Amino acid sequence: MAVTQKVDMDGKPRVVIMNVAMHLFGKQGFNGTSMRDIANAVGLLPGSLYAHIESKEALLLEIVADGIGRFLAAVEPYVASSVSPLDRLRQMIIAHVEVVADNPERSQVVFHQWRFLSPEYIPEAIERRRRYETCFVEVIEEGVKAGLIRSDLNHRIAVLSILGAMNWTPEWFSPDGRLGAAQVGDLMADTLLGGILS
Amino acid sequence: MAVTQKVDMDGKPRVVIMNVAMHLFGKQGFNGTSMRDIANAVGLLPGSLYAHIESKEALLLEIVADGIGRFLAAVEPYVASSVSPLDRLRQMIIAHVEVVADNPERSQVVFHQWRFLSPEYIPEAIERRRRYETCFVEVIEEGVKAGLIRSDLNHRIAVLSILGAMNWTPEWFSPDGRLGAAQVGDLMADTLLGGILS
DNA sequence: CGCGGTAACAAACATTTGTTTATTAGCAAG
DNA sequence: CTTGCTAATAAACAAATGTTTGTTACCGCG
Repeated sequence: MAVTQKVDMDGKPRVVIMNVAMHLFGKQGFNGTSMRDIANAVGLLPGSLYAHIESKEALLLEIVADGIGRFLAAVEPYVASSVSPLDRLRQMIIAHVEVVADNPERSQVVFHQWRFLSPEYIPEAIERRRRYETCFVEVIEEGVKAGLIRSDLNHRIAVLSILGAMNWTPEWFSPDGRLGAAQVGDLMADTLLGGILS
Repeated sequence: MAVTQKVDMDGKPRVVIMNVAMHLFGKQGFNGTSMRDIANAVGLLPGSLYAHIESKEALLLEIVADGIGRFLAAVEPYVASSVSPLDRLRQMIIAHVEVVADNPERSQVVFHQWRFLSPEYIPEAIERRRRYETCFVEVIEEGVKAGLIRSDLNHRIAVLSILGAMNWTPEWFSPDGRLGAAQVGDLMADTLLGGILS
């Protein structure tokens, strides 16, 4: 259904297939991408894929698991760092945007396609997402205790607003744009931490 | 594929079908929902749907077009209102959350499934989304001119952050939750306008 | 050269997909 | 009761889906 472009077949085939699938799942969705789409983009016939992968869903599982892992690995180091909670939060936002920018399609898969894992894998995916959110909750609560963050607002709403703003970035961030990932993250931190009031 | 529940068949059948499709498209995605899923949930055989609708894609088109329309209709009245830009922005955020809360699944379709419209309908969908974003850009720029909003931050980033936070709400908002839509919108406005710094 | 194993191909498989067709039930109007 | 219309059914259609199978090309190593 989707017109796809053939991709050069260097590197280990499994990795190439994974990258192509990541791209297509991110752009067309899991259910909108056929094994023939993937095979076509890799430059193979559909059946040939199965010499390297186990199933379509194994592809999705690996992409999602690895993807969440990247976000966790990028952000968790800052959670218990010794600098100010505010600086920590800023670093975490920047780190998040950098992971998104590194591969927006992968991020879309992580954010939206995990629902299409078979039920047995869903709980772990949800749990790891929750763990990710907890990182931000902890830092913010620490900031509140330290008197650096307003205590008069709903923390849950605040965290969800920040996460929402960040999770929307793959929708508009362009790796070829004028602003780099770190700059965008920094500007978002300016907005989200300081608000827009003058 | 998906296990769905039969729904009582009152009201005009076309409306029932639309509502069921909206629900399923929002929860399982357009490509993850079969006409048999819809028929099953409505309590009809697959072929019987076509006495009321033209095609699967016509369903999506109507849901998306109507959905975007609801957001525009809810927010646009505030854009040129005479109150302070800040109050206007707050009202717009509340209005947005109220539309989401009225039907989170529809919102998910509007935000994510419009990509699966056939190419001829994509430009208009994008244009109306752009128009929606422009509402917020205008109010914010006016706030900057009035000296009410910081001029030292990137407005594009600020708008995208606010829109991101709002567009993420269907992911977590629960109509049965403790907080109502208007309250959530108000709290989000607190966070997004004032920031989290104390 | 010949041998062995990896990975490609070509072709088919059983389902599932969106949709159409021909037929039948239900029901208001004459 | 009969006529006529709407909307349901049952059944099938072609195409697309994920995956499997048997066979062939390739390529390093003896």
